[in-house]
Parts: sequence; structure tokens; C-alpha cells
Amino acid sequence: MSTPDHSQATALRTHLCGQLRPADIGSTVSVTGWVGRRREHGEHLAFVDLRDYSGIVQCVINDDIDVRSEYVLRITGVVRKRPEGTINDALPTGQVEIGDCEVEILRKAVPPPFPIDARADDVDENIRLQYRYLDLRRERMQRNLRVRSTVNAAIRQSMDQQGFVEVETPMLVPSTPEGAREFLVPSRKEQGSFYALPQSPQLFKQLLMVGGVDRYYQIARCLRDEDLRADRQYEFMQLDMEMSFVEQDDVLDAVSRSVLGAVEAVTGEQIDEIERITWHEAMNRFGVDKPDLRFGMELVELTDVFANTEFKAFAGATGEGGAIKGIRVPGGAGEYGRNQLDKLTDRAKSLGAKGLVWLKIVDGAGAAGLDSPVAKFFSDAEADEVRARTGGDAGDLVLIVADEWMTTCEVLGQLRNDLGRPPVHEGPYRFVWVVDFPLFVGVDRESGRPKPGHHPFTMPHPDDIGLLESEPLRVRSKAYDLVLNGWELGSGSIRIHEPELQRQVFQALGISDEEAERKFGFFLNPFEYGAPPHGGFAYGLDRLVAILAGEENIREIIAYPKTQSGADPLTNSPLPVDAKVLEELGIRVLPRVD
RNA sequence: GGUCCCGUGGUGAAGUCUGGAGUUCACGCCGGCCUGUCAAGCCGGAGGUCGCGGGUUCAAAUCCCGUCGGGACCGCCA
Repeated sequence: MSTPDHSQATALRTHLCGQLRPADIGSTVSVTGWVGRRREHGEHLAFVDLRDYSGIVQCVINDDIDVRSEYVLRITGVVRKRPEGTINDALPTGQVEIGDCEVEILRKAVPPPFPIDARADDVDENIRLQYRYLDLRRERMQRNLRVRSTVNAAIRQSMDQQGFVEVETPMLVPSTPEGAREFLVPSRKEQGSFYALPQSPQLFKQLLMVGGVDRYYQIARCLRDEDLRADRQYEFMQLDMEMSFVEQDDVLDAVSRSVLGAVEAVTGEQIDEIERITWHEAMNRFGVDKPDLRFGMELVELTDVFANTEFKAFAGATGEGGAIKGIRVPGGAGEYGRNQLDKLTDRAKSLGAKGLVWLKIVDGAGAAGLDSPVAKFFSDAEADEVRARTGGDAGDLVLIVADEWMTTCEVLGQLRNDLGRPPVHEGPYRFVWVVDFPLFVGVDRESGRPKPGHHPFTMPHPDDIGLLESEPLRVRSKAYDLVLNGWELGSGSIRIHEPELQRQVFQALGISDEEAERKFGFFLNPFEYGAPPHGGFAYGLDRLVAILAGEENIREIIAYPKTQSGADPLTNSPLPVDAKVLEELGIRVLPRVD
């Protein structure tokens, strides 16, 4: 991470606590901070660890002074080498200490509810959030906030260098029927009317392209009233961008630069290029559209192996639309007992598979070399081929699913993640662009029409436009996701900028001209005045920062996050408001219905 | 809307399955001793609505029902 090159000395301090080194020996310094631990040895000797964000320095106090945990102090004294045998290698400042200390108590403090150090990692998160201002004093949180700040700065620098213009878009926007549930804001002047908080600046950024801005970006706050998760908050930040007169490669290039610039700024690691795979390949090999490339256990194609199988559970999946695939769990034969294998089977079923076949590979060739309830249904040739394709050795476990192609991929992809995925702080940063997403995903149960995969303004793949009417589900799109270590960082697309193609896509979606005008007119009519070809992207800063900080949960890299139920234990929000306030807004709250 | 896990002095845990006195451990806190410690050490002390409500029982932290709070996940997040 970058460190500021100017001194952070102030009227009250000459140095930061964590900065002092043997080179400072002999200097008279003033440091400020909080009392960490103190070690008293009677009236005439006490050690106080003074802490600021930069670290800890030991101060030697020879007076009888009452200084307690988390008191705010200013200490002035002389930096000196620690006596022989008392050097603390665990501290960056451990070679030195501050002696001849004059102590000024800037503010007394009551004892904190939990220790302000790594032990608070184990404290109930609700309590950490209730006292977030204390939690934030800890090294971990200070580091996380600074990773975040570094990422923001690096992104701004990269976007600026690439000629992007930072434009702010409104927080009070019209409510739109599509997409995520919105937070509503009542209008005081027009009672009964509402603004919404933006789930993203989508409309405004595309209109900036119509407005000739050419390259827009914003570190944008987005708000969605959907259920919270480890990687989802009501409010989150996105690097949002849009470019004019571009093809897909131009967008991927620009985004790659910014995200890789952020990685380098935080870790010093240089990544030259982000690899790409198609959505179809991602599903085939990893069973998810956000593959974690840090580990193997890829899905192995087995459909043709069982083309003429006697095994009924597999025979049904060898035809059109079906697929049989397996994954190898190295060393899994010994690791997974009958009980756990039953649990894996239940898991597969709950994910939508009809069942799960497991094979433990033992010594010997042919079906006899497999330990499995279904081995007796396998021919020797089939058994040998499964071993060859999966690369399975004695002691390995092979899991096989036979189902519709999509189900087979998804179930095994989930099992692959369940069984093999490393924790977030492990391994390299494996970015991947997933391109050629299908334009439509699945079919709406009510209307029978295909549903848009990204949004209805996404450019279909030029080679597939002819299939829009005949086989819409096979149409690929110019939509793409950026994935890092199995986390979806963000997505984007080339947009449709001319009306005829937009009409065709609406038609495939079953949206009439009237409905299109009613729902999207406010958005598309401006295009009539000359929309340039354009495309864009947005990626989640919280997720990127969490991964770079090695945190599993984005709450750890947000100063004031909400709990899973959407509450803030620090402020107790959300809270009821005075009847007067509601009256002014023309709002009446209905009694709770349970 | 659903599934699963958790809730015990300020903090973290054990105790809950198999009911028997608010029992235990570590940290913190308060007081005392202590001149080279560094998650200092030694001695002493205080601190509790076992989340809340109801039920079963002679007896409930423990069993049952409900509820609140926290977490993980499914749905949801075009």
C-alpha cells in the first residue's frame, strides 16, 4: 500500500508511534495515541504501550501516574535503545523505547467492553458493531479501511489517466418497475409521490453517452432493498463506467487496467492480463458462471463414455440435452465415510440433481477396481474410461451426476466449491473475464417468454441475431462478467443503440411497442436524438476490497455496515419517527399485520 | 418466505445431550505488592434477569412451546 510521503507531524506530535526506529535514538519526540497495555512494576517503573494507527511504541514511565487502558495521551520523551535482552522482535518499534517521559492526559477513558487487539476478532459481531468506534481502533480494521482508501485512489488515478470523466449522478431518482427492490423516499412537496434511491446509475450513465461525455466513471453508491449476505449490503459501492464508440474489447481493457491498478497499489503485485473464457466453457469446466480458478477439480465430460450403458440412471442423460460429468476429489476415498457421502448425495439432491453417484477408486482395473454401490452396473471399459478421464488414482473419490446439461454442471460446480474451495486469503489473485453470456436465461413461467440475462438493452452477439426469433435461448450476448477467485466482481455489456435491433429483442421478450414505450420510453426516447454505440461496466468495490484485505465478509471492510437483518447496532436504525414528521410527508403507517 | 447454527458476570468459553444450590476456566475490572516488562508476575476482591415469555417437574442454564437478537445459506439481488 502507498504511504503518504509528507510528515504527519502536528502541533501535538512530532512522530507517529509506529514510526520510531533506531535512527531516531537520541531525538526528543512527542507522540499521541491511546494506552494499549501497561505493565506496572511499582511506583517508579511502568511500561505503557502507546498506540496510534501506525502501530505501538513502548514508553517507560518513572513517575507514579494513574494511566489506564484507552486513555488518550501525549507523551514527550527521548528515544533510546532498549537495554540488552529487552528487545522485542515482535514489534517494528521493538528496538527502541521512549524514556524520560512527560505524560499529558488528553482524555480519560472508561474501560472498553472488549480488548482493542486481535482478541476482539472472536467477540460477537453485534457487540463489535455496537462499539464500532472502538473496533475501528484495531489494527485489522485500520488496515482494511486503508486498503479501501488505496483501492479508491488507484481506481481514480487509472480512470483519470484513461481519459474518463468523473460525473456524479443523482441519489433521488424515479422508481422503476424492473430489477431490484428499491428504497423509497417520500416527496414532501408532492405528497403521495416518491423518489427512489438508485440501485445503480444505469439510466444516467447511458444518457451521459448521448450527452457526448464519451467516457464516464463514478465511484457510485448503489442501494438495493434485497436480503443481506456476507457479500451483500443494502448500500454498496461500485466503480461504474460507460464508454462511447467502443467494442467489447475496449471496455474489458479499460476495466482491466483499473482493477489491476488497484491490485498493484495494494499488493505490489503486477498482473499483465486477465484471461477470458466463454460462459459456456465456464459452465462446462467449472459448473458456475463465476469460476474460482485457484484450484483444480474441474468437471470431466463423461457423457459419451456411457453412450451404451446398462446403468439406467445414466442412460437417460446420454441423449439430446443431457450430460454426464464427474469431478475427482483427490484422496477423498479415505476422507469421506458412508455418512458424509450420504450428506453429499442429499446436498446434490437439494441442488436439483436426481441423485449422486460416488465411486471410490481402489487398486485394480475395471469395475472391480471401484468401490461403489453402482459399480456392478459398470462395464470394465466404462470403469477404465472413467478412471482415465478423471485421472483418478487409488484413494481418490469420483462424484458423478447425470442430468440435464445445466443441472449436471451446476450441481457438480457447487460440489466442487463445497469440497475444494480455499479460504479467501489463500493463493493467487485469479481474475477471469467470462464472456458470451446467453442473452436470455430460462423462461418466465407465466408468460412463457425468455427472461433477459443481463438487462433488455444488452447487445446480442452479431453471429446469433438470426436466432432471436427461432431459438432465443441459444442467442449469445455482448455481456460479460469479471470474476476474482470465485467472487462475481461485476458485469457489463455493449448496449443496443439503434431502435430496430431493440425492437427485435423486445419482441423476443414478448414486450409490445406500447409496453416498451410505457416502461422504457423515458430511457430509450433520448436515443432518438443520436445515441452513440456504447458499452460499460460496473464492479463492486466492497467485494474487491474484501478479497484484497483477505476478508470473507464485506462488513469487515465497511466502516459502518448493517447486520443481516438490516439494522445498525451503533445507531439502532431503523427507528420509528415522530407522527409530526409523517404528517408533513402525508404518510400514515398501517398497523402491523402478522 | 424457508433451512441450519448460536445466545451463560464487561469479553471469550465449558456446563445443556443424561434436570439437582449461579458451578468452572481464561481475559478484563477494582485494591495491594513489585525497578526491565512486553497478552508482565504474585496476593486479594467485586461483578449474573443463564436473551425474553410461557409450560412440564418436588426441582429448569439444562426438557417442551413461543418470541427476540446475531450468523451462514436458499429464495431474492433484471
